[in-house]
Amino acid sequence: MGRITTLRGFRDIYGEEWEKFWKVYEVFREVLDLFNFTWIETPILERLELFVRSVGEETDIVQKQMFAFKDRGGREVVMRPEGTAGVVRAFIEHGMAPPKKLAYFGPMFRAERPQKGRYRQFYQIGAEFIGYSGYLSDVEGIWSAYLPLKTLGIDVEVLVNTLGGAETKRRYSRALREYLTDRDDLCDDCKRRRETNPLRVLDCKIDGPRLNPPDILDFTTDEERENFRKTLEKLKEMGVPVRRDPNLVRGLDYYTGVVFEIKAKELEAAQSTVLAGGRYDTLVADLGGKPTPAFGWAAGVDRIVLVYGGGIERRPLYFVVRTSEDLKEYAFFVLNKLREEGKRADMLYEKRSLRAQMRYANKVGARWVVIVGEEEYGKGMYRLKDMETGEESLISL
RNA sequence: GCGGCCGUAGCUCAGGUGGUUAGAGCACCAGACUGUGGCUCUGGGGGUCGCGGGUUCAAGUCCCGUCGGCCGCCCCA
Repeated sequence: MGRITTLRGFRDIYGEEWEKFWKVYEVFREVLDLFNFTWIETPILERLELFVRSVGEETDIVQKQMFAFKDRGGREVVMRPEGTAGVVRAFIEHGMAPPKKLAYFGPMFRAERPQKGRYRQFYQIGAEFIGYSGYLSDVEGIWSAYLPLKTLGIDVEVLVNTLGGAETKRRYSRALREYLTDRDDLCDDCKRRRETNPLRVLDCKIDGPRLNPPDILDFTTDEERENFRKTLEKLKEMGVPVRRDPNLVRGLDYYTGVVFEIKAKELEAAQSTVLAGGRYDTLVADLGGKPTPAFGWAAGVDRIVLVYGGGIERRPLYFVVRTSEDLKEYAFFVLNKLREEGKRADMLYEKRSLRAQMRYANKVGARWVVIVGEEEYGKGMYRLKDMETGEESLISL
């Protein structure tokens, strides 16, 4: 009988790695608090319809990457592949009043072929600015994404582009399709994308770099172009390592206006994007709410943890050892006394020699060892040993 | 979903052309050192060789399938 293991692309995260997940979460939580965010937890299971309408029916996510199935009532349900749709759904469902800043943290699911830094269950921290418009909102959105990464000490590059407003995006898509129709030197994938989603041809690995397509900036309105210019300028002024990438397009249908992507320089190109987002001015209305402009981003925590070089700080450990089994109860009493004082403390319950207990204390990194023996017990005291200097002193309870 | 590389102890890996009870280092446990950790020495526990078939007198080694990992695509955080 074989052992039971995790499913492909799913994994256990434990020990120091999981501690880092929490550390990353903590930094994002603290920084987003400065932007006056509130937090929201939405369900992992949602109706299929939600993602068909938001992410886009033609996107690969909906076509083949969702964990979708029928529940016992025959409803089409899906393990959420991303966070924005659920948050916007909640915003509408509860009649929340814009402007509203909502942040979330949790697992997302996509049935992709796994690789390092890319799993079928992965974790995202996301932020949605619902009911915000104007270029300063774009700047705030990108700044709020960059700042936590900077705080974590991660070396990044911020790539931005604009897709123009909904109308511009449509006109540009049409122009791009016409431009591409004349060419028969495209790869097979791009020949398909040319029809279904021409914008995606731009970030094709093969064709993207060698094509010389019309620039979106020639299709935007004067106002859109000016807002984009001011956004870039302001971000530079604020010290964000920002660069325009005219080939940057987002995969999800709901994006309009400014889009951006943050790459960690330390990671291989294929998995270097640690955070991405942009403006989605039509999504709220598409999901049945009142027309409301919005901006959002999501950070890939698994990948951020991969490049997070910082440590995890914990309070010093007190380890209680006893010289004989008869003193186990007393040791247990001292142990909990220490905990009541707010100290991180632990002990072993198995019968072990004092030497073995000491060895264990050393192994788990105890800063202090609390020794209780007949002598200490008689006086109602314990012996405190400094594991760095080896010095000992008697302490009364 | 497509292509490639890989899968031996908890971890990192040895195990020429198939040949007796599968090894090392680290880690773990114990003792030397019965009221004191790190260093050293000695001993010990731990492996259905990912799983399932096949070829063979004989398979960790060869073949097929399958599961899983990694890398490149697709796509994406």
